[in-house]
Amino acid sequence: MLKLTKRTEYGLIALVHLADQATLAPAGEPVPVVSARAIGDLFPVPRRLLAEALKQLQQDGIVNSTRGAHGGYRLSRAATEISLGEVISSLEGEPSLTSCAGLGAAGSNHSCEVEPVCPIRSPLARLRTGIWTLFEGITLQSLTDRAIDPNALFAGVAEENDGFSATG
Amino acid sequence: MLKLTKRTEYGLIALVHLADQATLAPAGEPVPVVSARAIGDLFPVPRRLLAEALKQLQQDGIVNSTRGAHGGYRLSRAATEISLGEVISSLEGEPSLTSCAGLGAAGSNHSCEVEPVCPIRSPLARLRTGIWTLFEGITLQSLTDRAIDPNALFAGVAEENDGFSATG
DNA sequence: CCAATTGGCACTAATCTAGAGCTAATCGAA
DNA sequence: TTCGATTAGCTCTAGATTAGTGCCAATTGG
Ligand code: SF4
Ligand code: SF4
Repeated sequence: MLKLTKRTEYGLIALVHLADQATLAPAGEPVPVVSARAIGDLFPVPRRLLAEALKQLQQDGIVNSTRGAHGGYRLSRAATEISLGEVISSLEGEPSLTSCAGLGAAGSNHSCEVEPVCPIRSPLARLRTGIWTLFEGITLQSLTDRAIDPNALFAGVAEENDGFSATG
Repeated sequence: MLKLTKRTEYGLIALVHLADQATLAPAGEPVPVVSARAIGDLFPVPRRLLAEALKQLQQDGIVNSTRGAHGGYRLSRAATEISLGEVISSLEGEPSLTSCAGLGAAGSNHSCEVEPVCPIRSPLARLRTGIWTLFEGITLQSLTDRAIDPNALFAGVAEENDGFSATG
């Protein structure tokens, strides 16, 4: 299943909203604080899961939280300094692509039996690294630019990835 | 969960093996036929799931099957003409990345409630298209070259994907 | 006929996700 | 101080998906 979890989507929605709010803020205040309730009022998402996603993002240093009345969340950095890879890694763990992803020398608890003779492990690990690098190059800021032309995000990728064999 | 299913992995293992066998074949015969049992003897994978994956690949025209004794499978095309995207699409359906992936105008059976106001739908759809294009540019042949240097597969992607905002 | 193989269907168990419930700790304001 | 709003932490249930097995029909070569 090459699909993001709902937790990740909710977290991304919240982050995009926070980024929007931060953009609107003047230079005086650090950034406005938005509560999970406020975000839940704007978007029809389960408030609880939204809060849970934000909590996770706080633990990983992507957002800062303020407790108590008038509390809420704000981005810990500028939207241009937060990568999509970081967010995904926080909300649903490192993307593995295979079951034998991160197990190098340390945790070989339940490694795949095929591993010693697996013919696809190495290529898929390469692919995983490539996707990961791709995600880390996408900033939260670029996600907020949702009205721009659809070709901007992947200008170079589509043409550059087949420089080895492909159909041509 | 950004992870491939076991079915996809088993299918890819089988395909890589078939591609290897096809490469070793002389020009006379079309391509050697390999049974699911033979592949299951080579790699410690559940023979049944392997067969199921191959069956699916047959239905989508990626492999040809021969029934009866001495039956088995062979690639329906050259390994350079089979894309990873095609294989993944066959074995675990179109990768969606979000729940609102393929539903355009037709099937709005259980569309996400957030959709009308979702701030991440458009950017994530772009990202999905990009990943999809990336997968379609990777051929089965390139997966069989598992001994080459790890930098070849993603030579251009890592450097080209941040030409819009990023950190620089 | 017989053995080997693909093809098709159904079923169970494990794993993961989505969501809700509850309580404590923190902070601002009345 | 008292109260309400909010984040933080934990457990629990139901649903969806995956992983794997079982069984039998159809096909093909010996
Ligand atoms: S070793 Fe091969 S079969 Fe096992 S998890 Fe890794 S890629 Fe998949
Ligand atoms: S509309 Fe937004 S929240 Fe709903 S599935 Fe699509 S991306 Fe996710």
